[in-house]
Amino acid sequence: MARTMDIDKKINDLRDFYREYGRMPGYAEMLDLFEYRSKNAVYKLLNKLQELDILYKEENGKIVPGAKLTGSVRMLGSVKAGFPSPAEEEAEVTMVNLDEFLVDHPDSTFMLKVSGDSMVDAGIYEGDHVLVERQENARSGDVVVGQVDGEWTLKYFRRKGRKIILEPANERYAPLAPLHEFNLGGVVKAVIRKY
Amino acid sequence: MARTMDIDKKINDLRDFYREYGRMPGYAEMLDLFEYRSKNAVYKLLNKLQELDILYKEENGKIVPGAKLTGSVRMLGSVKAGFPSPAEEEAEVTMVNLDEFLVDHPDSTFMLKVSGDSMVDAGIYEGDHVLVERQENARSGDVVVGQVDGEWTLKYFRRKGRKIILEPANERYAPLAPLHEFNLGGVVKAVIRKY
DNA sequence: ATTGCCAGTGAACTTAGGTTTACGTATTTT
DNA sequence: AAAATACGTAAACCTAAGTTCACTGGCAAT
Repeated sequence: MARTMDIDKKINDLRDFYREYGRMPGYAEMLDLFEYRSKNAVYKLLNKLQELDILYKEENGKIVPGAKLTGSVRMLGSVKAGFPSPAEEEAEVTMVNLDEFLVDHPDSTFMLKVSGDSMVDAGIYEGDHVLVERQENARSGDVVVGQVDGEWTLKYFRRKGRKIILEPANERYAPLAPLHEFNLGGVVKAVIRKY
Repeated sequence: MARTMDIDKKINDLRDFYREYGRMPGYAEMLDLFEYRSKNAVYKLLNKLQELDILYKEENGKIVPGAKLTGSVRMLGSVKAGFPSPAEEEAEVTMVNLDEFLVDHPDSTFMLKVSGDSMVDAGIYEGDHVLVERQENARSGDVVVGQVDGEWTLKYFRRKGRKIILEPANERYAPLAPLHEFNLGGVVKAVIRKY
């Protein structure tokens, strides 16, 4: 807790830089950023940061940010555990990148805004956003975006024997059974609500 | 739709590269990636991509990814609008970076996992994650993480006159009025549920 | 006091990154 | 058919990135 010189501050500076520019600073920029006068100081610092898993160097020497730099949010424990005291604030905290956290298959997932209240009892409200992954099939119980006889809706997907039923999570609506056609848009992988 | 040669494919390749490595490919890598044999071909391509707002060059020539590359999720309209037909699939789609979408102040926001069911009627379930921004004050009606007489909870924050009341969103629990002390941890800015 | 390590300076060097100029072809455009 | 445009190759060039080696002052540890 004394030998750290300011390595935590440096890590924060790097994170801020990366967040602002979408890239790591170059040697010249790090000279400024860390107030060094020798590139070699930067070089040694980078090696240290690599050992700390903050960043990595590829074979060609290119610098790649590690998860602790690309994440923008600190992951704490449960609500019951609350916030760490200021003393332990800067301890080993895991940084989370929300894209990685929420999206497994970026090329096939989409974000849609929820319209209507047919899924309120599943905790999905009008105005929420859902991350939907396009896929061919759904499993009973999945929340899906589907096109029932021409109209797109958000519902539970259920199989009853050979039939498909789209079931709302709201007593005021009745389950839907497609008459003519059903197109599965995708399966809801995450729900997001902003306040 | 003919002059585009494969520029959409190239953009996708760039997005994939950026997602995988956290940085843009260099000229040498783009030679491979796009199967060019001349750096100048890359140079001209980059200029074109800059005009399309896919990426930007800084004064020093450094290449910075634009929002369409750093986002990992395509933003569509509402659920009712459904998915675009395959024909218009690759049209002008907005890419969203979830970190930017959800987090305004990265240095002061944290992710906590919800324990307990005291907020179910607000659509916040056990196991959900909340993004909490540390701040000094809350407004009546905010969902907050607070420490009431030593114990951390997730509740609605209400002011009744000079008193503070923490109110659950679940009929089975009663509102809490702090006896000795109350510490505001932060205000919930977003709720995330993964399936 | 001496040893050793740590953090930094400074300079030399190799390899990529980024740019410019010149030229070669297809494909449109007129 | 002629001209213009789009897209690519090729080579030369300068700057920055990344590495290495040699050296210095401070601090900790015996």
